Amino acid sequence: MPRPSSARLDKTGIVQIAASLGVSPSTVSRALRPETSHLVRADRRKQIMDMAEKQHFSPNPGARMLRKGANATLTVVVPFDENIFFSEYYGRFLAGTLHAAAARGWGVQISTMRRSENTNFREAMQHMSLESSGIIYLAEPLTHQELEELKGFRRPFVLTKSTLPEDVDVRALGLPVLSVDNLSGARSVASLLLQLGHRRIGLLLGPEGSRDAHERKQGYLEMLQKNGAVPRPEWIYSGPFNAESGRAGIEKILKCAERPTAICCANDEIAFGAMHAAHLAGVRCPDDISIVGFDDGHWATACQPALTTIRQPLSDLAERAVGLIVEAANNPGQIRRFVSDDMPASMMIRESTGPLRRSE
Amino acid sequence: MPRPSSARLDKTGIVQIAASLGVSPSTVSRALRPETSHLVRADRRKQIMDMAEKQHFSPNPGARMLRKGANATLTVVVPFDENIFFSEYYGRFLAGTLHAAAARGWGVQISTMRRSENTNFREAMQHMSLESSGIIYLAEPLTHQELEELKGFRRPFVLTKSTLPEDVDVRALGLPVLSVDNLSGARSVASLLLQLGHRRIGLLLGPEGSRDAHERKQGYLEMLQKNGAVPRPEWIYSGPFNAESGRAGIEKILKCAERPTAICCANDEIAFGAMHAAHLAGVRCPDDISIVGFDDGHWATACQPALTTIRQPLSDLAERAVGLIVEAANNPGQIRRFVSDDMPASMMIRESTGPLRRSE
DNA sequence: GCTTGCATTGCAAACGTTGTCATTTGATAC
DNA sequence: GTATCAAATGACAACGTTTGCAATGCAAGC
Repeated sequence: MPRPSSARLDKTGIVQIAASLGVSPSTVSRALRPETSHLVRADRRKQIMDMAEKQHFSPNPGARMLRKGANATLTVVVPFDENIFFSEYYGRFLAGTLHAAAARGWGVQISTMRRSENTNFREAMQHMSLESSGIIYLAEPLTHQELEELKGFRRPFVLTKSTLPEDVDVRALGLPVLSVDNLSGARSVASLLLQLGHRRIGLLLGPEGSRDAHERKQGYLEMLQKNGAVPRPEWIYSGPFNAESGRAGIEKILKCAERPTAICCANDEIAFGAMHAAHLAGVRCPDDISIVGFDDGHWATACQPALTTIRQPLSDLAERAVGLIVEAANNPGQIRRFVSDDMPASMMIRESTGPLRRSE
Repeated sequence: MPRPSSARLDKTGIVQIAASLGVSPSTVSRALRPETSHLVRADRRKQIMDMAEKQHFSPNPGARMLRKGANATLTVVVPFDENIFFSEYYGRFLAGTLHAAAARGWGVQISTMRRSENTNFREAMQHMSLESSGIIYLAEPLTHQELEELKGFRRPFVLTKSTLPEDVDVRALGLPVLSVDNLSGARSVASLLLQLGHRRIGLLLGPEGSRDAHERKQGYLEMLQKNGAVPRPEWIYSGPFNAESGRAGIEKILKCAERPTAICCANDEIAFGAMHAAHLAGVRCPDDISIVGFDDGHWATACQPALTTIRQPLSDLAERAVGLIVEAANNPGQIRRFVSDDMPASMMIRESTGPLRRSE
């Protein structure tokens, strides 16, 4: 039996409720919204709410949004990765975003973006911004061409410096970029090792192509060079940001005739791997070797020994990103081509670093 | 709220663009949407797109939503917690949700929900569902009263069993509930220990009030009792789901005159804490004591020794949750009061369990 | 009885976009 | 030149809610 064309009785709107009670839609609308419900006589209000309940009414989000103007939602674009939430960076940044957005009454939408496919970047961004008022881009590194495309993008958005190619000058870029000061973070922790007396310092660096890895490397090298502690080439290892890379790196370094007495790692996971492999090899930390990480990951205090590392102000970063989006959304037209200062990272000195032993 | 009627000439809509080019809004709409842009002559399309670019046009999401019907977005409600993403449960579930939603062309919105305040639960849910087509509730445990309220809730939603009070019968509840089979997971891992010859088995249980903790406890006890291996009271410890709790628990247990030879933990973090404290106390795992966890957390394979544990099918769970929401959104009216079967968990046998030593 | 003021309700106009027509345009074939 | 047909465009009506304004009813004050 084809359904009678008149049907769709199940479509409950404010109008149906009004009709079934013999009142006007206006009254129903007023009764149902807390801000205006005082305008409706108490008994009628109850009547309406009961009927809404009975008819399983729920307001049409689109209509309300249209009527009220903007939607208080921003989109965070993250890489498509099974383990995305477990990374200190994304996990803490996202939590910060949720927090900051909630404080402003905003919602957060999380979208993944795969860059491998040959999808049009511009269109993908357009599509994402369609249902929200702004974008925080945290996904995979952008190409120069995509950055150019982004200059013409007219919805509020924010990048993090981590998504930029190494050779891009942030100040000259003219896009809203937020960042953590990798350079001085790396310098300060290298400086700590120097102060502890270490001169033979190895480096377990991150992957090629990562701007974060590059800047941390710069920071380490710069500080070491300035103090005449240039690491030997065989003390330097590059690999992905994971524990396995740390293991491989330290194993290679421990084979050297002359070993370093301290190691700077490009992030905590590398440091964990290194610490673990060193332990297995009978090399004690910090007695035989000092190790520093970067990120202050979730397990930095839980591991043995607790890791000396750099804490990135990710919740501040998130707070700022959300603030920029909300501001831009509230002042359309005058989009600020904002270039942020680096936000300072702080050193967390724990147990994995110690003074150089006298015998060395 | 009276909007600033004076200014806002810059309010670019499809209509303004049409006007400035002397074409009709329909044409602009068609030109701007990829699906229909082929209907517009190429040169005109370019003209329109350029103008849209120049005027910083971006489509009004509300209007589109209203016109098109539903919006393909679902909301995941999680507890308000700084470290939310680092928990294996939420991290993997959310990643699974993102994956499953993306596969269907849906977006995912993540909302936090604090239960401590005396906010009206119903209203909070209502508010959340306002901007999306369905809700997956993963936040803090619900009260009986809230469950009752939920029965009248007419937007698509799904709960997980973890959010229910211990004494609620899922089958009788009549709400869409998804769950992992804690019971048989716990049974299987207890059974493994028994097969390895262990009879003196301790329990490091989770917090009171957590349904997951309760069910795992049930599973452990049931299997042990059935095999005449009832644990002594002093071998049982309850605490929060974290490593500290595991440390405290094992320390208490190690003080007993007669020590157990194996320990079942309510989750991985507790197991980590226990393993760590045992190590510090000179008790070797698995030689002196076997330890099993629950969750197959991110570090279960990274720790030393690798942890024998139960892997929850969280991505399957997420996939199913998203599937139910999407289905419900596509078939409004016929909301299924769906009660899921438990989804089976699988045992991951690693290095933290070993056979009972002969001397024992 | 008439005004005044207040509480309550209805009317109708938006909000910006999209899809369904109907209409125009342009090209091709006769 | 006209008929034919497809492509391109325009006119217009929704979509469901909110809100300014007007209308009504009611009670109190004169």
